[in-house]
Amino acid sequence: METCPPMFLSSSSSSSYSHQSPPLPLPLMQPTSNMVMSSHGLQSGCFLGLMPSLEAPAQLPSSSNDNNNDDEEVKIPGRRKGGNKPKGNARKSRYAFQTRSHVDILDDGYRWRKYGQKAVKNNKFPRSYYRCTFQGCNVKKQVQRLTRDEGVVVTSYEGVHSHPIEKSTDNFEHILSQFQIYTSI
DNA sequence: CGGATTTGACCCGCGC
DNA sequence: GCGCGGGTCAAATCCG
Repeated sequence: METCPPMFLSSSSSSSYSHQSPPLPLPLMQPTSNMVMSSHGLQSGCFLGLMPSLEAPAQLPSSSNDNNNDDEEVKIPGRRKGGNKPKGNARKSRYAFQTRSHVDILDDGYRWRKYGQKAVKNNKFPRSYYRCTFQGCNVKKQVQRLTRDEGVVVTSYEGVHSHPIEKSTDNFEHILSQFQIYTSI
Protein backbone atom coordinates (compact mmCIF):
# COMPACT_ATOMS: atom_id res chain seq x y z
CA MET A 1 0.00 0.00 0.00
CA GLU A 2 1.19 3.40 0.56
CA THR A 3 2.89 3.70 -2.63
CA CYS A 4 4.11 6.98 -3.21
CA PRO A 5 3.79 7.79 -6.74
CA PRO A 6 6.86 8.94 -8.48
CA MET A 7 7.95 12.34 -7.60
CA PHE A 8 5.91 13.52 -10.46
CA LEU A 9 3.89 16.48 -10.05
CA SER A 10 4.22 16.87 -6.42
CA SER A 11 3.48 20.38 -7.42
CA SER A 12 4.18 21.32 -3.95
CA SER A 13 0.89 22.67 -2.98
CA SER A 14 -1.39 23.90 -5.59
CA SER A 15 -0.48 27.40 -4.76
CA SER A 16 2.30 27.28 -7.23
CA TYR A 17 -0.01 28.13 -10.01
CA SER A 18 1.25 31.06 -11.97
CA HIS A 19 -0.36 33.07 -14.63
CA GLN A 20 2.64 32.88 -16.81
CA SER A 21 2.47 30.80 -19.89
CA PRO A 22 5.35 28.42 -19.70
CA PRO A 23 6.37 26.49 -22.74
CA LEU A 24 4.52 23.30 -22.81
CA PRO A 25 6.48 20.45 -24.23
CA LEU A 26 3.76 18.83 -26.10
CA PRO A 27 4.68 16.19 -28.56
CA LEU A 28 3.79 18.55 -31.28
CA MET A 29 6.70 20.77 -30.94
CA GLN A 30 10.24 19.85 -30.51
CA PRO A 31 11.50 20.21 -27.03
CA THR A 32 14.33 22.53 -26.26
CA SER A 33 15.45 20.98 -23.06
CA ASN A 34 14.09 20.24 -19.68
CA MET A 35 11.70 23.04 -19.13
CA VAL A 36 9.69 23.58 -16.07
CA MET A 37 6.11 24.18 -16.53
CA SER A 38 3.26 24.81 -14.27
CA SER A 39 -0.36 24.73 -15.00
CA HIS A 40 -1.46 28.27 -15.40
CA GLY A 41 -4.84 28.31 -13.86
CA LEU A 42 -6.59 25.75 -15.93
CA GLN A 43 -10.03 24.57 -15.15
CA SER A 44 -10.23 23.85 -11.53
CA GLY A 45 -8.62 20.57 -10.87
CA CYS A 46 -8.51 19.61 -14.46
CA PHE A 47 -4.85 19.91 -15.13
CA LEU A 48 -2.73 18.86 -12.24
CA GLY A 49 0.70 19.34 -13.60
CA LEU A 50 3.20 18.61 -16.25
CA MET A 51 6.77 17.62 -15.95
CA PRO A 52 9.50 16.43 -18.17
CA SER A 53 10.06 12.84 -17.39
CA LEU A 54 13.27 12.45 -19.26
CA GLU A 55 15.29 15.38 -20.25
CA ALA A 56 16.42 14.77 -23.75
CA PRO A 57 18.57 17.03 -25.86
CA ALA A 58 15.90 17.13 -28.45
CA GLN A 59 16.02 14.66 -31.21
CA LEU A 60 19.41 14.44 -32.78
CA PRO A 61 19.70 16.13 -36.13
CA SER A 62 20.62 12.97 -37.82
CA SER A 63 23.47 10.95 -36.61
CA SER A 64 23.03 7.30 -35.98
CA ASN A 65 19.52 7.56 -34.79
CA ASP A 66 17.19 8.26 -37.64
CA ASN A 67 13.89 7.26 -36.25
CA ASN A 68 12.45 10.35 -37.74
CA ASN A 69 12.03 8.76 -41.08
CA ASP A 70 9.57 6.07 -41.73
CA ASP A 71 12.18 3.43 -41.89
CA GLU A 72 10.99 0.14 -43.11
CA GLU A 73 12.09 -1.36 -39.89
CA VAL A 74 13.14 -4.63 -41.29
CA LYS A 75 12.32 -7.44 -39.01
CA ILE A 76 15.53 -9.22 -38.43
CA PRO A 77 15.18 -12.94 -38.01
CA GLY A 78 17.20 -12.64 -34.88
CA ARG A 79 13.99 -11.75 -33.08
CA ARG A 80 13.94 -8.50 -31.24
CA LYS A 81 10.61 -8.71 -29.55
CA GLY A 82 10.10 -6.62 -26.52
CA GLY A 83 13.03 -5.55 -24.50
CA ASN A 84 13.57 -2.20 -26.03
CA LYS A 85 14.43 -0.04 -23.19
CA PRO A 86 16.27 3.13 -23.99
CA LYS A 87 16.85 3.58 -20.34
CA GLY A 88 19.76 5.77 -19.43
CA ASN A 89 20.16 6.79 -23.01
CA ALA A 90 16.83 8.08 -24.07
CA ARG A 91 17.22 10.18 -27.15
CA LYS A 92 13.56 10.87 -27.51
CA SER A 93 11.90 13.48 -25.48
CA ARG A 94 9.48 12.28 -22.93
CA TYR A 95 7.06 14.34 -20.98
CA ALA A 96 4.39 13.46 -18.54
CA PHE A 97 1.54 15.35 -17.06
CA GLN A 98 -1.26 14.58 -14.73
CA THR A 99 -4.88 15.26 -15.28
CA ARG A 100 -7.88 14.69 -13.19
CA SER A 101 -10.38 12.71 -15.14
CA HIS A 102 -12.60 9.75 -14.65
CA VAL A 103 -11.68 8.41 -18.03
CA ASP A 104 -8.29 7.07 -19.00
CA ILE A 105 -8.51 8.00 -22.61
CA LEU A 106 -7.89 11.66 -23.08
CA ASP A 107 -8.58 12.71 -26.58
CA ASP A 108 -5.78 15.08 -27.43
CA GLY A 109 -6.68 15.22 -31.07
CA TYR A 110 -4.34 12.53 -32.29
CA ARG A 111 -5.18 9.04 -33.36
CA TRP A 112 -3.76 6.45 -30.97
CA ARG A 113 -3.66 2.73 -31.25
CA LYS A 114 -3.27 0.69 -28.11
CA TYR A 115 -0.48 -1.81 -28.39
CA GLY A 116 -0.06 -3.03 -24.87
CA GLN A 117 -1.12 -2.98 -21.29
CA LYS A 118 0.83 -3.94 -18.24
CA ALA A 119 0.20 -4.00 -14.57
CA VAL A 120 2.45 -1.70 -12.63
CA LYS A 121 3.95 -2.84 -9.37
CA ASN A 122 3.08 0.08 -7.21
CA ASN A 123 -0.14 0.83 -8.93
CA LYS A 124 -3.40 -0.92 -8.64
CA PHE A 125 -4.36 0.10 -12.13
CA PRO A 126 -2.67 -1.17 -15.26
CA ARG A 127 -0.67 1.06 -17.55
CA SER A 128 -1.76 1.36 -21.13
CA TYR A 129 0.62 1.87 -24.03
CA TYR A 130 -0.50 3.77 -27.09
CA ARG A 131 1.18 4.62 -30.35
CA CYS A 132 0.31 7.29 -32.87
CA THR A 133 -1.23 5.71 -35.93
CA PHE A 134 -0.03 8.39 -38.28
CA GLN A 135 2.36 7.00 -40.82
CA GLY A 136 5.88 7.84 -39.91
CA CYS A 137 4.91 9.16 -36.53
CA ASN A 138 6.58 7.15 -33.82
CA VAL A 139 5.16 9.06 -30.94
CA LYS A 140 4.18 6.90 -28.03
CA LYS A 141 1.97 7.56 -25.09
CA GLN A 142 1.52 5.91 -21.74
CA VAL A 143 -1.58 6.30 -19.67
CA GLN A 144 -1.56 5.37 -16.06
CA ARG A 145 -3.88 5.94 -13.17
CA LEU A 146 -2.62 6.59 -9.69
CA THR A 147 -3.52 4.19 -6.97
CA ARG A 148 -3.68 6.91 -4.41
CA ASP A 149 -6.01 9.04 -6.43
CA GLU A 150 -7.95 7.04 -8.87
CA GLY A 151 -9.20 10.30 -10.20
CA VAL A 152 -5.74 11.27 -11.37
CA VAL A 153 -4.48 10.05 -14.70
CA VAL A 154 -0.84 10.33 -15.64
CA THR A 155 -0.15 10.61 -19.33
CA SER A 156 3.38 10.31 -20.64
CA TYR A 157 4.30 11.34 -24.14
CA GLU A 158 7.42 10.08 -25.84
CA GLY A 159 8.53 11.60 -29.09
CA VAL A 160 7.40 14.47 -31.19
CA HIS A 161 4.51 14.51 -33.62
CA SER A 162 5.45 15.47 -37.12
CA HIS A 163 1.94 16.12 -38.26
CA PRO A 164 -0.99 18.32 -37.31
CA ILE A 165 -3.89 17.23 -35.18
CA GLU A 166 -6.42 15.29 -37.14
CA LYS A 167 -9.54 15.80 -35.20
CA SER A 168 -10.97 17.92 -32.52
CA THR A 169 -13.74 16.76 -30.35
CA ASP A 170 -12.91 17.22 -26.73
CA ASN A 171 -12.27 20.46 -25.05
CA PHE A 172 -9.09 18.92 -23.81
CA GLU A 173 -7.76 19.16 -27.29
CA HIS A 174 -8.52 22.82 -27.16
CA ILE A 175 -6.42 23.19 -24.09
CA LEU A 176 -3.56 21.42 -25.71
CA SER A 177 -3.87 23.63 -28.72
CA GLN A 178 -3.34 26.62 -26.55
CA PHE A 179 -0.26 25.05 -25.14
CA GLN A 180 1.09 24.58 -28.58
CA ILE A 181 0.59 28.20 -29.32
CA TYR A 182 2.49 29.18 -26.25
CA THR A 183 5.42 27.06 -27.15
CA SER A 184 5.27 28.01 -30.73
CA ILE A 185 6.42 31.46 -29.84
C1' DC B 1 -14.24 -7.05 -44.13
C1' DG B 2 -11.04 -3.87 -42.09
C1' DG B 3 -9.29 -1.68 -38.31
C1' DA B 4 -8.74 -1.36 -33.41
C1' DT B 5 -8.32 -3.73 -29.04
C1' DT B 6 -7.10 -7.55 -26.01
C1' DT B 7 -4.00 -10.53 -23.96
C1' DG B 8 -0.23 -13.73 -23.37
C1' DA B 9 4.48 -14.39 -24.53
C1' DC B 10 8.98 -12.68 -25.22
C1' DC B 11 12.94 -9.90 -24.32
C1' DC B 12 16.09 -6.75 -21.99
C1' DG B 13 18.11 -3.85 -18.29
C1' DC B 14 18.92 -3.52 -13.62
C1' DG B 15 19.15 -4.79 -8.73
C1' DC B 16 20.29 -8.11 -5.48
C1' DG C 1 23.88 -15.47 -12.06
C1' DC C 2 19.08 -15.08 -11.10
C1' DG C 3 14.85 -12.80 -10.55
C1' DC C 4 11.95 -8.80 -11.09
C1' DG C 5 9.95 -5.16 -13.44
C1' DG C 6 8.96 -2.89 -17.47
C1' DG C 7 8.18 -2.42 -22.58
C1' DT C 8 6.87 -4.41 -27.06
C1' DC C 9 5.18 -7.78 -30.42
C1' DA C 10 1.87 -10.51 -32.48
C1' DA C 11 -2.02 -13.67 -32.84
C1' DA C 12 -6.68 -13.79 -31.59
C1' DT C 13 -10.79 -11.42 -30.82
C1' DC C 14 -14.14 -7.69 -31.02
C1' DC C 15 -16.59 -3.98 -33.09
C1' DG C 16 -18.26 -0.74 -36.68
